[in-house]
Amino acid sequence: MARAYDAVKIEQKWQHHWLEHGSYQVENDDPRPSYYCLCMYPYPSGPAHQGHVRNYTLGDLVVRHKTMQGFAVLSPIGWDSFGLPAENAAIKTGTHPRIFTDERIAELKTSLIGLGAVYDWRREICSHDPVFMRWNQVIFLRFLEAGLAYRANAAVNWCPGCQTVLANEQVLADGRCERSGDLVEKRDLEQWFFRITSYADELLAALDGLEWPDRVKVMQRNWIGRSEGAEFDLFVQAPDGGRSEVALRVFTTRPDTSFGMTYAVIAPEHPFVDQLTTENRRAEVDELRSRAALSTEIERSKAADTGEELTRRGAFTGSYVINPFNDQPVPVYIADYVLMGYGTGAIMAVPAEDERDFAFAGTYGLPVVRTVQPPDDFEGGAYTGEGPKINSGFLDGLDVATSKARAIEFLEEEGIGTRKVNYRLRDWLVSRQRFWGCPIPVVYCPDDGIVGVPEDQLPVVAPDDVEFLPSGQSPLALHDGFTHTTCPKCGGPARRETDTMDTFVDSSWYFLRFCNPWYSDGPVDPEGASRWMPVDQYIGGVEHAILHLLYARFYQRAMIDIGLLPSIEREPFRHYFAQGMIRMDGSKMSKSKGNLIAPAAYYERVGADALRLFHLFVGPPADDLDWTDQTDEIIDGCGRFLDRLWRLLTEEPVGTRTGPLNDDDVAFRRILHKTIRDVSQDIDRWSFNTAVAHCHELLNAFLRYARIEGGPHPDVFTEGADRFLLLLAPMTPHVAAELWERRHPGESSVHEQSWPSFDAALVTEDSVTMVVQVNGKVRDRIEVDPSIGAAEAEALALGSERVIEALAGASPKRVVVRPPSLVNVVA
RNA sequence: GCCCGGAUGGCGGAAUCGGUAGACGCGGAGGCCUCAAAAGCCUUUGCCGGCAACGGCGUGCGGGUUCGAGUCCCGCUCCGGGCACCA
Repeated sequence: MARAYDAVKIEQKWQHHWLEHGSYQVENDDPRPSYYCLCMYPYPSGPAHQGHVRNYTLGDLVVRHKTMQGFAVLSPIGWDSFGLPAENAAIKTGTHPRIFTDERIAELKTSLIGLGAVYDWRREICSHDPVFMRWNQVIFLRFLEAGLAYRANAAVNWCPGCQTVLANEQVLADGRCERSGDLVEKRDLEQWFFRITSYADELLAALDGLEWPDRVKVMQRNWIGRSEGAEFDLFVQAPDGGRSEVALRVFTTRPDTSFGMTYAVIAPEHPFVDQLTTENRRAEVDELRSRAALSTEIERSKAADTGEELTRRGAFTGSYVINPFNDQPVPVYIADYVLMGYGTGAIMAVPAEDERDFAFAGTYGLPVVRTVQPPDDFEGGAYTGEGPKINSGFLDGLDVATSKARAIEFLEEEGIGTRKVNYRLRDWLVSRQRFWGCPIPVVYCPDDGIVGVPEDQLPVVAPDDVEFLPSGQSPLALHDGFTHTTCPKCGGPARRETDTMDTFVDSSWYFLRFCNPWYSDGPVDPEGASRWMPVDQYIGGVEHAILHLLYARFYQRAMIDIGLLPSIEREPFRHYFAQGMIRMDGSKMSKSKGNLIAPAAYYERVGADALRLFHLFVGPPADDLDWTDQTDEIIDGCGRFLDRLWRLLTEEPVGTRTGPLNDDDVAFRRILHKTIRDVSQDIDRWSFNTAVAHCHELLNAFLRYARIEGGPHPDVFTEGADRFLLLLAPMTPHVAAELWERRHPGESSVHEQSWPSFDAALVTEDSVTMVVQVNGKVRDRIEVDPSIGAAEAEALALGSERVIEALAGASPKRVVVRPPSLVNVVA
């Protein structure tokens, strides 16, 4: 597209200017009030795509706007530079992940600079920087000391072909390994965990006070999944029919339904399985147990996709437990629908009031005893609604809530149970069997067990002389020089941990490091954190709404509680804005989908300003955006807007009139000041598309004004031009800076000016359109004084010829008057 | 299945508190300029009827509340997202 000005040239000029002048560098002792604006640091996957453009355009607008409003704005950026794609590339091409990653960072950095986004580049950090790794490892060791990091068995994804553990995202939807195609199994392996569940309650409760999108808060609430109920013992029946010493602990949210328990279920992995299984049942139980280990995950995901009812499989163990509420024995099953990872891994089954239990009971011919009276018209199996208790002894006749409380009282009196809250949230599994991540800094000593690497020996860095083989094994585990080490405690031979940390660990505190990336006495400078935290505005894709944001919230609290942070606010992100995703042909724009639209071609064709303007203008930033055939035409339209602005300010005569302002001058000034008001409001409420629309209206009015008879008044033209450029400075920074410089040679740049204010006297209307309706239909519009009274408005409306005509002789029954905007005559 | 969003012209979208539906842009149509084209400029553009003035219809569907509903309430349909055996 032919432009009115050389966009490439002026954009490069200003990008160099901002870099060379360190324009958005900010010192920690800056006297201005602080504002921390942060876009989620990107995974460096190569040149930017439109998702990046959108994200960093929003952040840049905020940074420039807040700076003009007089804040010291912290605008840092870095790179989430550990991760699987670099390692896969290494296996494919033999290039070391660091080389691959550094190249990708350079490409992405070029894209962002080309967008005109400004940062304090001195603060740039990346996850794979040894300094960052060192502090990452220090935090891990402090977590270990504090009991927040621990090692435990976990059921993990195991690929028999690759002979390794896979991360969830490496398991395809059909339950196969993404690399080898083998069916993934569940295996119990020792893994590292962070004790995020200790903070479950606080992480849940504190959501209420956050200024985040509601849907994100809802997602986090559901993810944490608090449920209240009771935990109690079911004693195993002794051979004589009475209670034995052994008890099965179960969790339920419906203790009120206990009288309806007709069997109990334990998970296939439950430690009591062997002990409860009688000899005649062992073959069947063992078969179910091995089958569950192999295939439940696959079948679950398959059932989830097709919406099919899951087949719940189980086997009777041969044992019975005694229901403490009615002393009746019920059979104990093992079944794949009970999960070891939740509650106690064992349940009382009440088919009448639980759909899963009902389905299972149907399959295995187990009885159903209702304890809640369903309504007469109820058809179906399990009834989970309200109703009076029946068949429930001392609970009969009570409602559900009351009988829950009574049932728990009973359990507590008997000393066999207690009120209990459970969470869906699990502890955070942080081990990854990968090379390209931050090594977990521990060694295993035959004598001293798990020993942390002393802090003066950190960081533990992966060796370079490794081979990337498509074996699926982490190269670290195959590197003798790395794995063979000495115990820091006893000096004897020891084995080094070869697992690395989940990359979500890096992103859980990088924003704290930005506060002072030069700090050398710890991971986070207490003064820097106190100065800048919490992040005032966090911006990023909603795909990180659960994990990243939850982990960061946990990290901030954990670091405060163990003294790695001063007692700053416990929430790291005060406001979070979730930008919508960019879709193409119905699917998300991403490298893996191969549907990336790189911005570089647009920088050359229409310029970064036009592309930025497009992203701001095309719709609300929270909404998804479809990249279609029409998109390029809209981008060209944004270029045309800038061309017309350029011509206006460089080619139109500014006028030669002197003396007082005439009506045209005043009318234009009114529009100008209203635009300043509207754009300011729109930016504050993140309605950038309407802010741009108001700029369009201003330009249309300005062009008309510039061409009026007698020409514009030079003072008004100047006022209009300067204020217009101030409004555009955060949105289209290059062209605003260039035009400003041409108008103000030798003076400070547009971005160093204050955000413009408007003249309140000019934005008050001297007349408004009053709508006159008859029976709710618009029949007339009358220009009136804004301060018009109700009586006058009514008289004007009833006097309207159009109203008289519409009434056709009928007399008004009622007149609704809402001066000055509306009168509705009801006939 | 459960939980959250959303649905407005040919298209992206606007309408901030229940009060002029369609701002602004894209696309289309017509015109000016030009030998011609591109660019630019001007006019027009929700649908139906009418030469026009104007009238009727219109915010996914069906009801309701209200003087008045895109906006609030009830019941659906479709699309998108999250979770998914969590007892």
